[in-house]
Order: sequence, then structure tokens, then C-alpha cells
Amino acid sequence: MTTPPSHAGLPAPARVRDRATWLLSRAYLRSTGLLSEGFEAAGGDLRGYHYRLLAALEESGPVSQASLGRSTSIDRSDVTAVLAELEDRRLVERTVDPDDRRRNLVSMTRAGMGELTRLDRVISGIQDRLLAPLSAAEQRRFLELLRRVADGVTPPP
Amino acid sequence: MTTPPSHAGLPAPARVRDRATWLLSRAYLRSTGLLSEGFEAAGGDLRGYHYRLLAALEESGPVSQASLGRSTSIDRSDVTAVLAELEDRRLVERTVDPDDRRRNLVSMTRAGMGELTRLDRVISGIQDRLLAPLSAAEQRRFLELLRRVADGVTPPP
DNA sequence: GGCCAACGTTGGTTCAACCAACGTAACAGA
DNA sequence: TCTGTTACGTTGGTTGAACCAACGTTGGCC
Repeated sequence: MTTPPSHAGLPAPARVRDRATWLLSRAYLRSTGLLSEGFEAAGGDLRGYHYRLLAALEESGPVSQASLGRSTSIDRSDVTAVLAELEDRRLVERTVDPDDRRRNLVSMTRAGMGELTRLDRVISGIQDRLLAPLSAAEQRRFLELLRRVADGVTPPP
Repeated sequence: MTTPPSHAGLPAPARVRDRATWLLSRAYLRSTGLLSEGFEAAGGDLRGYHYRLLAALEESGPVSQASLGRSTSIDRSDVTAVLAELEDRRLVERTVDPDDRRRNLVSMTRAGMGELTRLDRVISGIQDRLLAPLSAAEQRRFLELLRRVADGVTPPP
């Protein structure tokens, strides 16, 4: 098992303990811990990048790698590497776009769609576990506030 | 400048967009971006680990590296490396504990205290920038919810 | 026909967070 | 007192996510 050490135990230094950046890093750590647990339990040796690419691909239909990179905010060099892994596992296919031979047209296979569906369920379960400390109403509130912090758009006063 | 690319622009795939894990990773990305910006602007080539160690050290007074590692949740091997850098910059001192020669007693120098104070101000400013999208009341609410998510303690129903 | 931009690829880097193994030192039990 | 076990600091790795630079190929535009 790769359950994260969860070194929750002892209190952090006072200078650090209550800062948003610190709480955020701990929450993120917990989140990635749950995710990698989930990905591992799901088998298939996939990680976040794989899921994001499969999700984008399902939504867009066949597209170029560059476009996939833009819609997932994954660097195109990483897209290359991760797609190669997905192709090895027959979850996607890549063919040169006949209309523009610079482009690789990426499309999902039937197996890829199956894997995406499977991962979907796993990841949904993880959201529930992550947010379990909050009531349903608190979860909604939290997500709304978190979204604004993530977006970082400061409204004019 | 190392201002993060902030590739906020285009929307993530629908499967991903509204998940807590995704929002958390984006908020965390923004947070670390602001932090590294701040550390860079502060000069001195220090990063999060350095600050955490200095903060813990100031709070505890002279202690062993192992103890420092426990109170900051930093692996002891990383503590070793980062303390060596802090010592190079004369921000901390290390001496063998005469009462237990396995231990390195770490203490802060005057310069270290000064650096900590300086970084404190920088980091406080970053909290403000990070939470700027929220009103003061929302910030309090957000921090409370975030703390519970970070702690991950699921209360009995 | 030339020039520039886009694309995919290779091969790096960084930071935080880990783990394993080792020698030295202290300690606890027989 | 010896003996086994733990604690400590150190060295030297690995991982995942996010990056950047440079290159050859291809396409579009003037």
C-alpha cells in the first residue's frame, strides 16, 4: 500500500500553522495522496496527466496534441510523453493529420473510453473522501470560495 | 522575473473542471507561484523549506535536527541538506550536543533571526494577495473550511 | 521563393516529498 | 557487562507535476 504517511500528528510552527499557503499545501498533499492511492488501486499505472488527457480527448473528439495541451494546460513535451504511454496501452491512437502533416491526430480507443469511465468513478469517490470533513452545504461553500482563490481574479473594489 | 505563466485562460475539460482535487491543485499552483515569486524578490536564494526550518527553530530554541524534522514534517535527509545551506549563509549554527553526541544542536544566529523577520513580512503579504479574491469574512470562512479539509478528520455522524 | 509560425519531439531543470542504507552513539534487558 | 535495538545524521537515490530550450518538419503568407 502507498497510503501517505499522513504525518498529521504534531503541530507546525506558529509562524506557519495558520497561513493560507500552508493549509493549502497540506490540503493539496492530502488530495494528491488520495489520488495516487486511487490511481494505484485502479491499476493500469496511470496518473493525473493520463486522466486529464483522456478527459479532454473524450470531450473534444480527435484533436492534435498541441490542442490537447492547451485544453489541459499540460506542456506539449509532457503531452508527447504521456500520450506515448497511453498509446502503448492501446487507450489512444495517433495518426498524422492528412490535412496538416505537422499535426498528430489523437483519438480515443474503445478501451480508452472504458478506462476513462472506470477512472471517473474512482475519482468521484476521492472527491467524497477529500471533502468528507464538511457537510454538504459546507462543501458547496468551500468549492465556491476555493474556485475564486484558484482563479485569483481580484474584483475591483 | 519568474512570474508563473498563469495559464488561466481556457477552460479545463468538464470532467475535471469542478472537482475539488482540481481546484485544489490550481489554488496550490497559484499559491506556490506567489511564494516563489516572493522568495525570489526577497533574494537570499531561500525557499519554503528554509523558512519552515527557521520558523520552527525560532519557536523552539536550539534543538536537534531530528526534532526539527518532526516539528516541520520535513524528512531528516532534507533537513540535513537545507540546514547545510542555512549554515553556509550563517543563518544557523550546528554543534554536537555534548549530552548526546548523536545529536546536532541547531541554533539560529542573529542574521538568521533577521532573515526570518524579513521573510515573515514577505510571506504575510503573499497571504493577502492569495486571498484577495475573498472578502475578509469569506477569508475567515475559507480558512476554517480549508483547515478541516487539510486535517481530514471525519467526525462521526 | 522566403520567412515566420506552429507542431511534435528530445532532453534537460526545479521543488517538494519521499525511501533505503550506512556508521556512530546511546540505551535497555539479560 | 555484553548484546541487541533504537535514534541520529548523512549520502544518494526516486517520484510527480510543472516547467524551458532547441531542433527538424511542415504549413501559411506575403
